[in-house]
Amino acid sequence: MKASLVMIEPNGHYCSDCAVRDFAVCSSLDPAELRELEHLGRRVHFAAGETVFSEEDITSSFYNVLEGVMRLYKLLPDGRRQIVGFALPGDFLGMNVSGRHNFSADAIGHVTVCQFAKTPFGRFIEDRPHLLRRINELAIRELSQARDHMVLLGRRSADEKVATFLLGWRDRLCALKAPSDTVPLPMSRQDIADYLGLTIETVSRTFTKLERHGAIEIIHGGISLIDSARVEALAAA
Amino acid sequence: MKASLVMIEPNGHYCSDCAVRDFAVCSSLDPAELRELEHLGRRVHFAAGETVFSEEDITSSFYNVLEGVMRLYKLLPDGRRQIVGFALPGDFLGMNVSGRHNFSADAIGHVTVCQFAKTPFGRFIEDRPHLLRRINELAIRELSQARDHMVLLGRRSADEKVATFLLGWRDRLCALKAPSDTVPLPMSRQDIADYLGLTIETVSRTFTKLERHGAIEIIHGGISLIDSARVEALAAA
DNA sequence: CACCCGATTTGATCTCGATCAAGGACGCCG
DNA sequence: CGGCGTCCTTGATCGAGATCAAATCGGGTG
Repeated sequence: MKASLVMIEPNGHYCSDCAVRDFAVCSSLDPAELRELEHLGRRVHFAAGETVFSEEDITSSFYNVLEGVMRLYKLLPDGRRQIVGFALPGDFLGMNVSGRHNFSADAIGHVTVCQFAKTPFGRFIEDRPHLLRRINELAIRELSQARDHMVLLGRRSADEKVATFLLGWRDRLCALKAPSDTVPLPMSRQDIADYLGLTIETVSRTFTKLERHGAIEIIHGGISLIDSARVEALAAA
Repeated sequence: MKASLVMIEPNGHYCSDCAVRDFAVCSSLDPAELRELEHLGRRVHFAAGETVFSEEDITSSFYNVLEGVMRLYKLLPDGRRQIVGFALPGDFLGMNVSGRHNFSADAIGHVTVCQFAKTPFGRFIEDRPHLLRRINELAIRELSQARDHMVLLGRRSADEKVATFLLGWRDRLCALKAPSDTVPLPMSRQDIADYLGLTIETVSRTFTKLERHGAIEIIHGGISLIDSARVEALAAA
């Protein structure tokens, strides 16, 4: 929550040994460009719960998530919250058209980002259409995910929402590291509820129900998919 | 519904007198480029209810909406439908990353589009970064709208949903033609329900309630905003 | 004009998920 | 090791919106 906790590493990290290079925007760059980009970005750390940027803030940077998980959300004036997505390593944040962020972003647990000041990065893109194409590709992919999520929010039951979330989350994690039926859930039940358009009680009850039916096991900091076929059937419904 | 009703005009329309030129992707092009683009696009007409493309279809074209309104939607296997947006003149459709459309698009009433075959249009973009930048801008704007809609679907009451929809729709129409408190609603109640994550009955009841409270008047083919402040208050809540 | 058919409105009832209200469980710190 | 705060679970009840059902509207057609 406190910006004072933010740490900036003063020097020396190399894009060439960046863990997310192949997923991120940077995958479109050649070695010479990567070396140039190195001078524009700096690694910044955020502690659990800190806010990286807030909705309506003037955009001053782009962010490449390197480590950790972030929640991206919007608030209504009365405090109701909708989480519009979770950001994982490789995700690129800060694109917008109005000059202001259109959602807020908090660290869930410890987070490292590669931060690029807006203007120099904008200039860097300027004459590199392949990077622009890559950014466009990421935007279009997110748009597609956003539409899938609209279907979930508007037309699916609580059971379907939870099952779909668990499988989708597992699949995103699989893309980053070794596939496993043990699914860590770093976010709180409240976060899951706000992502799925439910209350915390409904999420909790649905987890318990899935466990009673032998579909999952609730473990510390996550769940274990015992009968993924059953969960998939629920999600498909 | 029947593709046989599709009409293709064999020749001669000029980008330079296109009504949507200033809103659409084309706004980024200079006169010479517009003349080149003219050869790539053809105007195609669709009658009310016809499908322009379906989810999972292989993308063969991009579309620039010239006239009319389209509903963009996704279906669940059991037939539940979520409308993910309405397309109006100036909107650009067909962007995707998988080579397949990720939603379906129907004409609501008569629709005219400017259709570009994927490959030649892709080649045209290739060495025109300003056009790519424009397309990216449109994608990012849509992404922002998609997130707003997630908040509506996940966290707003039926009254708020309907009020927000009416104001948002009015504002989109205002951007295209003369502002007015008479808001045409070319889509059916079912379409509105599927856009807002409600049932047709709830939409109908909410309209009636707004009318009884003197906020709107239900007229043929649309509504009239009698007390827009009251509607705004509902939407803000 | 009388009839028909789909779209919309209205009414009655039901249900899923929200809300209200306790209890646990677990980690942290003195 | 005990107290405390936070997060999660569980139980009881409520209510917004869904569902089921029927009436009404309005445009098109013979």
